[in-house]
Amino acid sequence: MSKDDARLERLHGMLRQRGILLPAFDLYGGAKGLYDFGPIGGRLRSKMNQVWLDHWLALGNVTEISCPTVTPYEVLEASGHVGEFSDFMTVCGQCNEASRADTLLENHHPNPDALSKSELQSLLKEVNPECPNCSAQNWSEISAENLMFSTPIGAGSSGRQGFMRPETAQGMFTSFPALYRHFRERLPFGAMQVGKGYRNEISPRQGMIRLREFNMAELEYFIDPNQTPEHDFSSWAAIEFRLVDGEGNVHTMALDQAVTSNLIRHPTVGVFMGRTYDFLVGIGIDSSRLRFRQHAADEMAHYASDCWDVEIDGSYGWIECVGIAHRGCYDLEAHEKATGKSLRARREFIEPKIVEIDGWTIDGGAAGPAFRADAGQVKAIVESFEAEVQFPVDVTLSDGRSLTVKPEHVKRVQKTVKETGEWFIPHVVEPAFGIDRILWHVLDHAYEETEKGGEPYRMLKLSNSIAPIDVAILPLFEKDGMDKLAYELHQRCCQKAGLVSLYDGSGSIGKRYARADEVGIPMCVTIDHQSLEDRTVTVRNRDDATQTRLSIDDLPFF
RNA sequence: GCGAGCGUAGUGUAGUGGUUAUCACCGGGCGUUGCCAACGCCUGAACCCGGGUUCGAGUCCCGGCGCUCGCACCA
Repeated sequence: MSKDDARLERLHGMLRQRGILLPAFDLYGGAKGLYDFGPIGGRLRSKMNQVWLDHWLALGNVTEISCPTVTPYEVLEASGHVGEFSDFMTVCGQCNEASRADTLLENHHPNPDALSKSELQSLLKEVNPECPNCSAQNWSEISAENLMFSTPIGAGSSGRQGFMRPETAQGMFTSFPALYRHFRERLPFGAMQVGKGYRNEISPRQGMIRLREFNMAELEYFIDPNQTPEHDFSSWAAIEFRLVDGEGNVHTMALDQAVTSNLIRHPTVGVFMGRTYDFLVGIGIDSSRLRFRQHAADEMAHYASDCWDVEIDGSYGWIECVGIAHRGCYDLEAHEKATGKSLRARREFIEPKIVEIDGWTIDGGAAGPAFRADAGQVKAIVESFEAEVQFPVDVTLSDGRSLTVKPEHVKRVQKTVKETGEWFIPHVVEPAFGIDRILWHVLDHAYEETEKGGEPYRMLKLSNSIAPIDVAILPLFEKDGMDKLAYELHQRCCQKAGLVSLYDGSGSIGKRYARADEVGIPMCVTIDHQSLEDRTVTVRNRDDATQTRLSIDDLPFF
């Protein structure tokens, strides 16, 4: 076992023992890919979520929403997840052997993998291939299997097929009309949510790195592709970003330089990379163990046109923890196609466009009865004519038949149309955060092993912004009223919104400091005999163990 | 999913078919102690689950579950 593996085991052990991260359902033997955040970890996670939300709310044009995790089949079919994440299975009615429907139809379609569920279903019915196992020709209805957790919505045969969402993003897209209205129909704007995502991984590995149920935080930022955004990169001017391009070349440069040189292909992607850096470093990720890596063309997800991952180095090597993807108009367009509803924004022209129309159209009252079913085709042909055409005219239909269009079938169209703007599908830039993976690396980077009096000593140097407990209140001894005063102080702390205090009166004072250090409590307040006389206390700082004496009412959090 | 290794208190472990399962840290109580895992006494806590072999299984065999690693898969 390597030195790092041994450290990893000690860290895991401490996280379990201190109630930070624990295997879920351990009582029943555990469940792969599922973790509990314990009495310390639960607060840690929710604080991190809040810091994340606050960080993006600061942009001023971003709102928080929350969408269901249970998602109808059609939504994820439109988004491409059914095709990308699933295989379609059908079961032989005779021998009960399950087969992949696309594999059965390989000889009957050039690319059955690309077919939708209903197309595949009808092709299966039409071809009705033999079962490779027993040669029967009796297939069940096909069903989607695999990486998404499938669930019926509603009971029995009236149930509708659905999935647990594999990402939170689709909720932002399906909410687009409400978001557009909320933001007074003005781009750019963003919507975000933190929540659970589910992927029924074949083989979850590496602790918190690949989970079956995981916490994600995603922002969908809608922009006008024709507008060049003005972003201020000055706050990152002095920072050298480590950027690995799609070919694996490493560039070290300032962010604005990477954008100007088109290494980062869109300035909004660039500015989100900067903000992502700020967030991660702010919650305690070591900036020297962080890099951005651009996806190669063949690595890009089905929806993305450019993607930068943030990779963080830790006990498992470099792990992707954030993806910042330019999704183009992929998602909104896909949902438009699937539903027929408009998911567009309007762009006003600087100068209205004046369009002169001078041509022909059919006179429905005469042409309709005359051409019947062909009237539609005739209309299209007539409307393509120049103004100079003389009727009657012979026209040829698509099936080769010829018709004569007489003057009474048509009328002249002459008008001036003023177009003040146009509708377009917004583009989307998406920073997507894997909260569990980030949390893991925060713990990994905060975990420090030292020695104290010849004994190994461990602590979590967590950032104050996410420390699950803000202060520990410790009576030096639980007697002579020290316990009472300490408990009162603890209660007073807990009354204060957002402040979490821990009362600990068990064991020697040194042991209590050590336990506080292990869960990353930044500050301990100790009540001693003197406190009873003059209401002063000792404030002990986690990182350097320094002590200062303060009056209770001068404590920094009051 | 395939292959290999592993599974003993909260944590880390000892245990080569035969008493009441070892040790340390750990948790709790009492005492003591004037501020960094102190000390004393008391106390709590485990053989992953299910079958089998055997007079007897933590130990051997089989199956399941879980963990780790490799292959495959993977935003």
